[in-house]
Amino acid sequence: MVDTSALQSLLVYQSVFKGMSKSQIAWMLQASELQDFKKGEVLFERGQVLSDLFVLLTGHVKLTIPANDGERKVVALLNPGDVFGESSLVPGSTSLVKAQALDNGSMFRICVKDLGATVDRVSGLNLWLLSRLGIRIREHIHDIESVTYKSAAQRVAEYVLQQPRQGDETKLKFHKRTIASKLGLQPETLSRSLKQLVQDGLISVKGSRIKVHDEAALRALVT
Amino acid sequence: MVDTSALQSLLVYQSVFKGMSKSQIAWMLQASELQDFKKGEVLFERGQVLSDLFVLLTGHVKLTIPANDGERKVVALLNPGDVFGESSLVPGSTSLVKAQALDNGSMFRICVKDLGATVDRVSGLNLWLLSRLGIRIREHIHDIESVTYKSAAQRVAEYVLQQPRQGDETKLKFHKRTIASKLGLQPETLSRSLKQLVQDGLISVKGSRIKVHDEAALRALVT
DNA sequence: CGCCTATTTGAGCGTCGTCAATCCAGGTGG
DNA sequence: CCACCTGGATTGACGACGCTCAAATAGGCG
Repeated sequence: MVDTSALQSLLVYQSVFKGMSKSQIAWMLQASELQDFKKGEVLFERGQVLSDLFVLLTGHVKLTIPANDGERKVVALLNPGDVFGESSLVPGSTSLVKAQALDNGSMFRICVKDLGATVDRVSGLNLWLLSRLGIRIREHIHDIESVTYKSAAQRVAEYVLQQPRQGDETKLKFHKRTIASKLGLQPETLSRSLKQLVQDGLISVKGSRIKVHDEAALRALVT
Repeated sequence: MVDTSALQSLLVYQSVFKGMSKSQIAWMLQASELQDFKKGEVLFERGQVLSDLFVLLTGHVKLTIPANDGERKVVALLNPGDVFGESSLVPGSTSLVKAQALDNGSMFRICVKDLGATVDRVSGLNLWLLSRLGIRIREHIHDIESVTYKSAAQRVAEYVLQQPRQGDETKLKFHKRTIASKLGLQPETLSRSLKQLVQDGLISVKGSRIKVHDEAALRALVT
């Protein structure tokens, strides 16, 4: 009988470490610490000195800039394969964001003190890490463009479009207030923007289920 | 007689590659291509496939999201030591930004195809690059927070504060329209915000010269 | 000295944020 | 399995901040 759990793990690893061979992944497993987390768990706080770099394996994590009361701004919503805790790479810095799990999930922790050695041992990790950080930078640049120069409805349309879809239907994976914050909007404004798109016949909304009726028009709107 | 040009170069390198030894820097010089650029020169365009990673040595570079006519948004204003062209690290991607020189200056070009080998040869380059990319991410996160949750006057005050000062005086290194765009403002709004700060007695402005009169009040304003 | 561009100033408007009340859904416990 | 209940979502009214358009002024470079 096959060990299904190990098999599943391998599939997860291969999709996360796209482009790395099985032996490279094996090295990776030896070189870093696997850690599970529970929904709602705080992985680190803003202002904290980080000693590890994180690689999300399963589940979702949000990076926020916290306010005294609640959260000021959702900076990123992370998916498996994303790298975070980059402040650990910058000597003398503290994290600008708080990281909190949105689901039960798991991640790698790579101790930065050992990173040089780890990278030497795991061929390809090197370029993989650089690539993932490049991706993070690109995402933030995109967000800056979006927040600065697109209207609320445009940002919402764009968000809807980039969600994975089955047929013409999408399910919002996060609370609307979380999505709103990620888009740089108030929850009220997100609500009104969605309503606008519904009235224009581009989508329909039922709770967290969204049907895309006119993808072309949505795309046109975003441009 | 000492070769002053070589001496100057060494100083530049040491301040850019902080933490790396002279021998490491020597390897770095062998491993990458040095390129000069002229003021106004376009280093790469938005949408371009990049094959090299860049390290700014001297001068300044702006990263912008271009519009059909002129520029839509200044995403970053780079100083010596900054790394850019990170899209080269992400296979199959094209640059989100256009890079243009604001001064005469120089930079390293590191061919990404050779990056694995280069990093193997230049010990420390590895962690140095990761650190610099971490810094880029942190800067973008800061900008996102700033644009989303701070008023025009606050952003301007913050910008003034973080400029290098001699005594109580600063010189704006870039055109005000460039700074405005970096701050996510229209030039008119920057002008009015500066005027506001002047009227409140916090600073005084003469062209591109700014005198800081009440640093404590400026800092309080930003918070 | 003169042109060209950057910056400033003014007036008016629109989008989105704020505050407050109501509606709804999903999770919990009986 | 259903009713409750709490927190999320929606809707409405209103105001402010910053954008847009337009014109005047200042400043830099030939």
